[in-house]
Amino acid sequence: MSEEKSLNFIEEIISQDLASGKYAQILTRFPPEPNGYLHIGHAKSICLNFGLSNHFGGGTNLRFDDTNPTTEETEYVESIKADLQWLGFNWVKECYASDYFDTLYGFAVQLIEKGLAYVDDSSPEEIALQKGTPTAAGTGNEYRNRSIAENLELFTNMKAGKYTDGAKVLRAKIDLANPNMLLRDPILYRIKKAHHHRTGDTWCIYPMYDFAHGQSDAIEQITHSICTLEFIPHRALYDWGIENLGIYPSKQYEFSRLNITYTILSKRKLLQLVQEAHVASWDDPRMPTISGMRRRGYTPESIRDFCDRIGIAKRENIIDFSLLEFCVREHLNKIAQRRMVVTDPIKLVITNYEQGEEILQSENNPEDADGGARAVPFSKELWIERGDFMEEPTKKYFRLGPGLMVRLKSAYIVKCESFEKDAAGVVQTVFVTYVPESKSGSDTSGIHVKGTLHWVSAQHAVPVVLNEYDRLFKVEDVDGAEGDFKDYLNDQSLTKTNAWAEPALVTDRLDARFQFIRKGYFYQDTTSTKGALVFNRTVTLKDAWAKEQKK
RNA sequence: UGCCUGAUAGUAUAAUGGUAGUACGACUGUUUUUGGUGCAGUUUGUCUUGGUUCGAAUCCAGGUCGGGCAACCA
Repeated sequence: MSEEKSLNFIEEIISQDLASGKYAQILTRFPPEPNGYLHIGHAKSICLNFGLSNHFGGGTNLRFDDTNPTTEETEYVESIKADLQWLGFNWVKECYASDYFDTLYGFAVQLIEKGLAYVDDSSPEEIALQKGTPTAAGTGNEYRNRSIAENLELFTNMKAGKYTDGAKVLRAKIDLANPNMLLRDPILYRIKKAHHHRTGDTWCIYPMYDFAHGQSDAIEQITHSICTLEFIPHRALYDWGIENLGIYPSKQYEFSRLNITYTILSKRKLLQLVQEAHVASWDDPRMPTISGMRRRGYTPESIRDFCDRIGIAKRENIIDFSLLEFCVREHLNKIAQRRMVVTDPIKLVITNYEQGEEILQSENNPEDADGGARAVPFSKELWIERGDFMEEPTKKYFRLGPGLMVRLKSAYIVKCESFEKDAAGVVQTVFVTYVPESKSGSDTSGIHVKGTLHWVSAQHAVPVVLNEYDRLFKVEDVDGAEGDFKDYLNDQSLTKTNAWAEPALVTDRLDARFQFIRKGYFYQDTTSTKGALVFNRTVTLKDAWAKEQKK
């Protein structure tokens, strides 16, 4: 524990609990429902729960909250486990709420026997009506007065499959007039004759969240059960269950969920993007899912760093997307291999370069002294970026233009002598002369230039495809915007570009992190092959020139 | 017109009755063979009205504004 770093309110509670001897060690849990892929919002919760037990000593269970068979699938279970491992966290136990179905059923019987639960034959509509409104008390019905014996028999029959879906529910008998709507005789069990991904057709009644979550926490003896703010009203029910069942007193604490500008973090909406093909898949690199971010090139370190920086509190928040970008740049800058790639090429001819070609050395990473260097072929004809030449340079333009000098990265200083246009008036070729004594590493020319350009040797260049991603949505606060969130999708969120790359990329490791100099950080896509290289742009570099131009 | 929550720079997050600090952003300057990186600096804040106190972001009372709650979802 670092002394300077202040504790968030949950860490504060835990240190007190530990100091007072209330617990010898803590046990937290991460409880996803396996009905979708994990996203960066889950990462916040994961880093919190696992971070807490790492920090204070204890453990974290992975528990699948699989009480609704109609939405849950094994595919999701597997993806969740893979994402968790990739993020770098190890759980103490892999648990499933469905493992506790027998126990939970027993709990329900106990409540019936205590006169605290009853079977209700009403329809969903009737129950909703009888619940009243926030300002008007609910009304009971005749089923509420059923005898314990009758409830026991009916509940047994529910389990035995004697009724159709929706015909009956088991309800807690609490208080129809409670100002907290959740305490107005909440439903504990419903009938669903659906196939469960783990228990198959063993059950046809399934517990509701409120009769599974706290109970599962208690069974596992979770000390601190941490969830998001919308569950605050559920806490009363959570405690009611523990008290009336006399089980382990886990405690629920709530923090505010993550929101990020220009993105959505709702499983329901993300599922919609996939189903309606606004994105290619759950792991589309534009998705804020862990798998999407992984494919795009985010590192686990950068995601953990992000979660660390955003903090834990109880107020609603919306984090700037730029903070996420900062975190990934910060990490990638330290580890990424530098390579040169030209996307929108024009030909550069060095008129006085007579030797034809040579092999130059270029550092792999200026941030890493041990990073080594690679061989880069240089020749008389190169590709450079169209944007690095200007026919009539504006002031403060440090690149190439008639009479201007620049350095070619890891090579020589060149001076623009002339240029050539095609019939349409588009510049095709720039002619330069080079300064032989200006070679990188042994420059004796004494010439200082302001600009350095990246380039690739035309005859050695390798074709690659770049997936350049932009934000998925056009507005900052997507959830807060009027109307359908899909109306705000950015139709420019993916640009596929053909580019010329230096040959080293062909022999580089598939999983290497790259910085294409002056362009951004890139990571090989899952569809990439040796013969057809495809790179995803993780994030651009900070571009002070682009900012200058906007002024 | 009920109940539950919350309110500190643009965005987050600290200060636990005693100097309002940190990060990201923005802006300056500087370094640099990436207009990248690094370094230095500047900028902007306690929702409001009262009260308690020598002293309030913090405690109390009222108000304002935001979020949540009436799924056989979690």
